[in-house]
Amino acid sequence: MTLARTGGKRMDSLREFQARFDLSMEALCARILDRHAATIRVKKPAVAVANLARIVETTLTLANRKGFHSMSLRELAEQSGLSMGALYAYFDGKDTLLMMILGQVVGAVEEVLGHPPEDLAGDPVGRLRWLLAAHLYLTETMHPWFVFAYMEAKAFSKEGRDLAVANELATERLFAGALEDGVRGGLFAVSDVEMTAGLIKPLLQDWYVKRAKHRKRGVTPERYVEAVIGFVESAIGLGRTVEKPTVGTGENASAA
Amino acid sequence: MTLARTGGKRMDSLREFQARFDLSMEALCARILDRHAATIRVKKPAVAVANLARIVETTLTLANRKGFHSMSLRELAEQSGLSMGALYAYFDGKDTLLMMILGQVVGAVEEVLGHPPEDLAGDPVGRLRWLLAAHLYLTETMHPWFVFAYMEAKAFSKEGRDLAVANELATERLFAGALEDGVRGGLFAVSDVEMTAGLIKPLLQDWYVKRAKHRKRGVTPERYVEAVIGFVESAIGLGRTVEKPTVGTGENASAA
DNA sequence: CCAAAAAACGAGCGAGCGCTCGTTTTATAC
DNA sequence: GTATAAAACGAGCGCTCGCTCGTTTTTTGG
Repeated sequence: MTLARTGGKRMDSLREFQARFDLSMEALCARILDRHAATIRVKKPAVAVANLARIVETTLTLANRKGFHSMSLRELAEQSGLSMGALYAYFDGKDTLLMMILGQVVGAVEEVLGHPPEDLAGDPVGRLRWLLAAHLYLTETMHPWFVFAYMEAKAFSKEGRDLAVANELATERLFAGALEDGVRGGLFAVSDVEMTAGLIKPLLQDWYVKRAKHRKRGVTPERYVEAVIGFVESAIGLGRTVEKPTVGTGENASAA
Repeated sequence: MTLARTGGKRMDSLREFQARFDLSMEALCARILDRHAATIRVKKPAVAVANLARIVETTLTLANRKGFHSMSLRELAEQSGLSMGALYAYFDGKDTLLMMILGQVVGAVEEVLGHPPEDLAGDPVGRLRWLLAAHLYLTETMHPWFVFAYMEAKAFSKEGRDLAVANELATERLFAGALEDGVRGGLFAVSDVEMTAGLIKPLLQDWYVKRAKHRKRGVTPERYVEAVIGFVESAIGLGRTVEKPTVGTGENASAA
């Protein structure tokens, strides 16, 4: 039961996804360092990345527990093991810290979802599945980052909010693109592509926004991916008899 | 095209919903006054309700713009036209103000969704449609209240969070109940009722969480209800040929 | 081993917070 | 018209916030 492919290799599980994309805290903080080299006053990259990791890790924990605004920098200093002054060698204000994290979330989305494997270019069913699975595994891997970006959105500056909205719409466009291709090829029965794409998004977001609930029910990422794929494909007319017969791709969904 | 019934009267539009349920600011604040009569020091109900309305209205506006914690009581006093001291005649602390609003949201959900029209008791399709429509019209009518409850959830006290979680699960149980009945009657093809109910919830929540996006696209509440009903019914095997033929109810969905 | 550079430290600052309470204003009753 | 109760007022309290900066500690290179 192949869910989606990425560059010739299958992506059937969270483990395979994580093997393909390095989304470790160190890798992500290294990119934050690149992006904000101008404001970070610490010279040695190894030191900077290590401390950024502690700062970001602690920030995500505290902010996701009580909200970014309610988290004080004194608390961040204490929990992260750094001093107030040391923190200000890594950012020039609380808002910058927030934008560092948001920027990396947006960057990861673009990097992962922006380039689906080329061999799925002519395969709308496979591409849709790949997008659903990749989105879910991405948010699972960077769970606290996405919860942070989602919940603190209203606290963003104008540029931050615009960035978040643009990113969300871009993701929806990817879904809509796969749907359009499928409709054109007679694979999907969708009357309003934009609306349908807009309904898919919250299904995926629910995984990380309400992850505690799903976990309590014993639902794994893999099972949730399958449920969403089954639900969506049923809704758009796949997985059962459709007016126009399926062509080419084979590999239909099984269950919801 | 009847979407849902409530006590013999149809509920095809937001207008009809609002005619059946009094969810005006005054009615809601009157119930808040009842609930918190012990802590509110203002004696005359007319005065108390009028000022509560100003307080709640302003709180929802400010909190939904910048977050409840970032909103100061001085700002609330200024914007609502009351003084700092006057505010404390209506609540004994900022947290109590938050719980007043949350409590009324939970109360409204129970009141509206808790008692579906009796003539839908034996009609899973109609009851599911009624639940979807009622949920959406409820959140549309009390939009800022629901955004507040959703976004400030993590700022709640333990009892507040437990209340919110219990409320969410109760709502999902209503969906699951209709789904179970439909599966038992051979109307729906659903392999995991609990999971499916869990996927319906975020579709409805997206309406109020991202309402600005939907509004910008020109989507009305009525159109969104229809889209969700169509999407869900397709996903659970209604609206097209199913293994077991539909019995009794008639009235199938039309489009997504 | 030691000076210079890099990094970390943490008390202290002004501002703004939630909240209080002595006072003033407004509504009510005879 | 005035005495009393009800409601509103808003300066001020103690506290914590984001942020700064003079100082101390650690790392580096010859």
